[in-house]
Amino acid sequence: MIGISEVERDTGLSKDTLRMWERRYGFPTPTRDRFGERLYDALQLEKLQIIKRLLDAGQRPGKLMSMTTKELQDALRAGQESNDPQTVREPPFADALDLLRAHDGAALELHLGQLLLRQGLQQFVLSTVAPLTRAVGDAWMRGNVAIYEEHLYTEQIQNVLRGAIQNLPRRNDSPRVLLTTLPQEQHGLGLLMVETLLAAEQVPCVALGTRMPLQDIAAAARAHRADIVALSFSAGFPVRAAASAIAELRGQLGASVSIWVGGSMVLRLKQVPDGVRRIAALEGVIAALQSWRSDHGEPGTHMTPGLAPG
Amino acid sequence: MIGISEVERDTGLSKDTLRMWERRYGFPTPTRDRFGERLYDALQLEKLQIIKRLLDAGQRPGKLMSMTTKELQDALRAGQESNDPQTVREPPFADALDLLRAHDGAALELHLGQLLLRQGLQQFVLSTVAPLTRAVGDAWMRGNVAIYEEHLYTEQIQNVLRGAIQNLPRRNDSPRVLLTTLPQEQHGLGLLMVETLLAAEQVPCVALGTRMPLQDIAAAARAHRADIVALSFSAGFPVRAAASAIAELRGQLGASVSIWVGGSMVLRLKQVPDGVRRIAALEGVIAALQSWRSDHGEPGTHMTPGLAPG
DNA sequence: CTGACTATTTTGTCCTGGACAAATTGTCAA
DNA sequence: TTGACAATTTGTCCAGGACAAAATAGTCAG
Repeated sequence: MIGISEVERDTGLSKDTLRMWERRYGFPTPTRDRFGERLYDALQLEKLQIIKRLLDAGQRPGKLMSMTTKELQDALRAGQESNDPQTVREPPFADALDLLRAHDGAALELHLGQLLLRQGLQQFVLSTVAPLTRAVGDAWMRGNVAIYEEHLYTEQIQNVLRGAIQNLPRRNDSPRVLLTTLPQEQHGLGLLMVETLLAAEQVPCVALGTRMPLQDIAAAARAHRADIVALSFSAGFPVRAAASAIAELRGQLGASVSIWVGGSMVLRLKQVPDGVRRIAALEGVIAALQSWRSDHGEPGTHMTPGLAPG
Repeated sequence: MIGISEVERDTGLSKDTLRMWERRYGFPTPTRDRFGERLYDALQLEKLQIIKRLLDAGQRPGKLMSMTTKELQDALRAGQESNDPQTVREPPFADALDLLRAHDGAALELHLGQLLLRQGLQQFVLSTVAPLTRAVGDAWMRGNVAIYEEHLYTEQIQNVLRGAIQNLPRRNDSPRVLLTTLPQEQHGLGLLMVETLLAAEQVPCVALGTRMPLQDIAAAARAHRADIVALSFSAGFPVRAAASAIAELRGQLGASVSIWVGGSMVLRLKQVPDGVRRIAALEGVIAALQSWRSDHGEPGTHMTPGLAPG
């Protein structure tokens, strides 16, 4: 049995929202401990996680709240099929997923390394890491991959990408790109993928990791004289908070600084202020870079495919 | 003027806590908008941020709440003087700190890389990374280093260490060490340092990153047939929660699995169950490994100093 | 004096139930 | 179809009470 705090942590739904749903829709229906505090069982937690996932996909609470867990799962599956490219069920994706489920970290690392060498850095990020990360996330949602397997995957990808970045030369010195996320966002793999893509273009990134307060993002942008501030938002990020933070940041930064926002959440962002560029997919990073360069009178640097390390 | 949500985001203090402080201590004193909702000004936000830092350093709200901003700043400065070892004020530490404050990421990376080559991997971790990390943390506490500078440091260290780990051979296959932290702990640099030290001994680690639920740690240990489960706890970790989690985990794992607990918190841990080893300092990792090996009839592998990558 | 146990204070989280802002959807006329 | 306006849905905020959990002070035996 699980307290409301843990449910908040594990679902991303605020305590206020959980209590409101209970009051308004009659779901969830936690029991109470001897002090009158809510206790959720594992089944309800799971159902809430599915609901959260569907909410992030754009569904509305009113519809979802009356559905059974089974119906919700079907809805989720239906939604995933469409954006789940066939490719991830074929080798080499299937191989990577199998290695992950077999807990063979060494083999997975080798496999990823081979793919990287074969595809080149940018292709590796675009056609392997990105879809594989999505596939792992989906598999986790469906219960096909355990949390610790997902974390292991994240660690291994980090090792591979950071190793690759380190072995790349840094020749250009513009644009200066600052990479980070807001305090509510703790997923950093997206940032790392962007950093990798940019590093392959010899763009010098200042990676600040995740969870950076707004004031500090602005301060860092000034300190590093950044040309571009790139923010990443995963699917579950509250849109409203994102929009207000972006607007606030836009106001604090000089007009010469561009803001890029990326990640699954941006699909739900209706509109963004001037001087903010929405990047809906990873491929868009390269396009955004090209357009920045042409806007700033830089010779259209030839877009070389990423070099493998070594 | 700032709403309560933004204050929560920028300070890490929950809305409940902010309202409670106002009710109980008469601080903060937000004005209200036309709907009766709280509006905080920039000065109060700043004061709250200082208070949060002092809280994290172990101070208590009752004392802090009546102090002026100036007094709080002095308290912040005074707090750390004592445990700041002389060494970190000398080169090459001072150099690294200066580079960090000068926002010269490329030079910092170069500097760290040179130290690594000069010292060898294990020495680099023990006599450079560990004290430097502490120094950066202390400097942040005192306000000498900004959050974004600290994060930049963390990222760079990760790049260096992960790059080094990747370039090491993995020959042995025992002991199998599983590395992670509990869900409340999000600092992963300690884990990475341990992983580096062990990798230099050719010990195959399964790094699961941070924030792993207890059940999943146990499941992962079974799935990977781990010999050792190593947990890291930073200074602020609540001792009680740690003790009960450790005891619980000890019960769930078979007696053949050792548990190692490390990080600044363990100094405050009175006692640990049988089969749990406290590791007070990073050096202790190597000692613990040696004693595990002799306990398990392995030939006392010669402790080679870590190899630099390449 | 030390360590362990207990009482007391401090502090944060949880509760209820009301209000209303913000977002979304529906309606209707141009 | 588009745009303005109304109705509905949905989440956040508020007040103020209660009490669990953590930290500290106090007590006592060795």
